[in-house]
Amino acid sequence: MTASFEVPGAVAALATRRPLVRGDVVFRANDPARHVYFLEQGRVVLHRFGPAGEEVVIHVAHGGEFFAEASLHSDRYHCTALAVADGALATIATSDLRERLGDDPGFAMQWLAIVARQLRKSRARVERLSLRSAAERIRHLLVTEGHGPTPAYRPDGTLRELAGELGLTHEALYRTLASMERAGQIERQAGRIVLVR
Amino acid sequence: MTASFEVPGAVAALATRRPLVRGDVVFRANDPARHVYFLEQGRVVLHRFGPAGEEVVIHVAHGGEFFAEASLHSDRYHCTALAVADGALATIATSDLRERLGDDPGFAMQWLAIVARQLRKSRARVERLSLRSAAERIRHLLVTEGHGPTPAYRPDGTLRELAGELGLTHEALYRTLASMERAGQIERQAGRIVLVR
DNA sequence: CGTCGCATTGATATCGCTCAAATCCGGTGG
DNA sequence: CCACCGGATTTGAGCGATATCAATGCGACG
Repeated sequence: MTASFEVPGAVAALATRRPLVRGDVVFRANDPARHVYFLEQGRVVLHRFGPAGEEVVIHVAHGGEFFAEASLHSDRYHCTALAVADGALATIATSDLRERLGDDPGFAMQWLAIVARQLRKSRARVERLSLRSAAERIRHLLVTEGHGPTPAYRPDGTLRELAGELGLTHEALYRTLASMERAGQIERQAGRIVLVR
Repeated sequence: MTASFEVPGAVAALATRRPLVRGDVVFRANDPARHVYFLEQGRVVLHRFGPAGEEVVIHVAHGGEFFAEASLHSDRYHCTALAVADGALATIATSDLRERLGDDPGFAMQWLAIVARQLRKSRARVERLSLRSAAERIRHLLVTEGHGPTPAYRPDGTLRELAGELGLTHEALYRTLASMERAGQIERQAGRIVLVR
């Protein structure tokens, strides 16, 4: 059983929950943008198609993430959202959200904080993926996402999934972790990865 | 002369402009977070340091971008901002911004739209950098950032800068563009890159 | 007309991808 | 309790794409 996440409290009252089955299409490009979504569990791919019909992935949403937040500010979806794993989805009508944002400045600040945090995280990930070597990416992850004075990081899921997030194959990740441990740069204890020195 | 960008109208009234010289420190990690910034021109690196003192880049702000938007929601900066090129900076006091956000729902929606657009862009960039081959990254860029039915893209600055944005060396970008053109996948006309077929 | 940075192409090295195989582990059913 | 299974983890070998180092042409600008 993989982890499930709850809709953040501020938004929960506006959300309708429903299960999600692999293969479900949440919305299609060009549909009227009437909902914002919070993925409680599962995986949703947002993609678009190029002129020759090739799929271009815009974003892969994981459990605990909002997606299609931009529905608030445009009237049509610019991509298609497809569930690629079973899960659960919370749906928030843009009309409700817009109304609440206009009425309740405190709520608006909370919503803004959510979006801003995701932006910060995404930007950090961009820089991480811009690094050329696997070891540098791992070090970057530990420094930016780790907790404590000597940064410790516990992967959300499997190491395979972590490899995907780092833009590496799982083999490359395993090998690099092993060699960093041999070199005394990191330590691993019960699934946690700790940056040393 | 590189391009200069204007502070978006909604925010302009709150902003104070000043020149920026390479080497200027805009803020340091742990300083009280009292300002949000809009970079009109130049380049600013946001970074943090690991336990062994290695620099870890969180984000590189380019002209036309806001940075440190998260100052609104935390009381201290979590990284240091350093100008790495001359330019111009617009400074917005978080207190003013917070007040305006609370008073004026229309303004709040505009600010939210700005942040949401940056998030969408950043996420697309993450997926682009997750692609393994140079050609796939270029194709992704053209499809997601290009305009028109057969996506056409005009780089903001030089091809060297574009290479950096794509996580490639400039040599790799030149070579891949040349080979895609030879293969009839793209065309280049006066600095524009057009995806064909 | 010299200098500087961008654009371009060549040669080589290297790191991570790909294919392959062995082991470990938790869960499941007999 | 044990045999079995699927997925995660781990290590090996070889190859290929991109980084790296290098050189040249070109245009802008002083």
